Amino acid sequence: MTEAIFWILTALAGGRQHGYAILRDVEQLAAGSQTIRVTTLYASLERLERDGKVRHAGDETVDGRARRYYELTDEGRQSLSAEAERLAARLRAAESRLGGRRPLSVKPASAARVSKGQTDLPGLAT
Amino acid sequence: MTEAIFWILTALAGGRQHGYAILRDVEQLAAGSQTIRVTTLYASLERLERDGKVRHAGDETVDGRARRYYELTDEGRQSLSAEAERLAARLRAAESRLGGRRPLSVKPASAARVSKGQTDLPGLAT
DNA sequence: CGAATATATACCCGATTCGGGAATATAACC
DNA sequence: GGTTATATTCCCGAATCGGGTATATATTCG
Repeated sequence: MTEAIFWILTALAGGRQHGYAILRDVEQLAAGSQTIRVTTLYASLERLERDGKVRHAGDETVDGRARRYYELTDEGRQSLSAEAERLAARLRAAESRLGGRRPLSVKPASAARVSKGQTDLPGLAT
Repeated sequence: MTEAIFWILTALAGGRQHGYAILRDVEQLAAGSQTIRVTTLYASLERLERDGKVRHAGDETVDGRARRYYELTDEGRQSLSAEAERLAARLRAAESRLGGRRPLSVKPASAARVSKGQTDLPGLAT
């Protein structure tokens, strides 16, 4: 899941909203860490709808300005939950590696005869 | 930061590794949640090197097979740390919204005269 | 009144990224 | 001898992101 998609789903997880409101909501939620562009938003909403994660939730005209509302489907909510879990897993992985742990050294299948230095790798375009 | 880039940086955060070992390392780290393709890996490493996040760390020939080693730069380690923080922020945001909280309702600038129903939005290609 | 700004949606199109397919090369296993 | 594992690279199409711009209306400022 891309970051743009994630923020849109998260914004909608709070309830029905129209496009522009999602934009401002994400701005607040992400607090500068990421801004979604207008073009990305509407393109993403189209894709999310196509994929059954989001659906129309009525149109309204407020002060002459037409608003199109969107809401999460059950599937959308589910995939946001799943993404949250993956996020947590990624966070744990990064923290453990950044915490100074040794890498679980990947051992070669057999005793290795190692020749260091400049070995011209085949097709190696410098 | 894309997920592929994140996993590669995390793998390298444990220490110097060559391409194929990164691949297996990520497989283990992500435990099925995501697999990086070979093509993605080498293309990403090129980009990471270009961007100063990763650098060459020598070539070796082990059992006749040429290996190209990579390691994180300080900048690379820093951007992984930064990404971990953003990950945590995203996780908190998703959890709070999924936890059933109401959205902070975004209020229109003035008293709204709302007309519900089918209002033909301009240029609305159904 | 006219200009600028905020709200709200949509189209066009280039740049980046991802990933499938395949090529190359060697060692090990059956 | 063929398959599998190791290890890197090229080609190229598909998806996504985002800048620029167009459209439309209401409000605010000079």
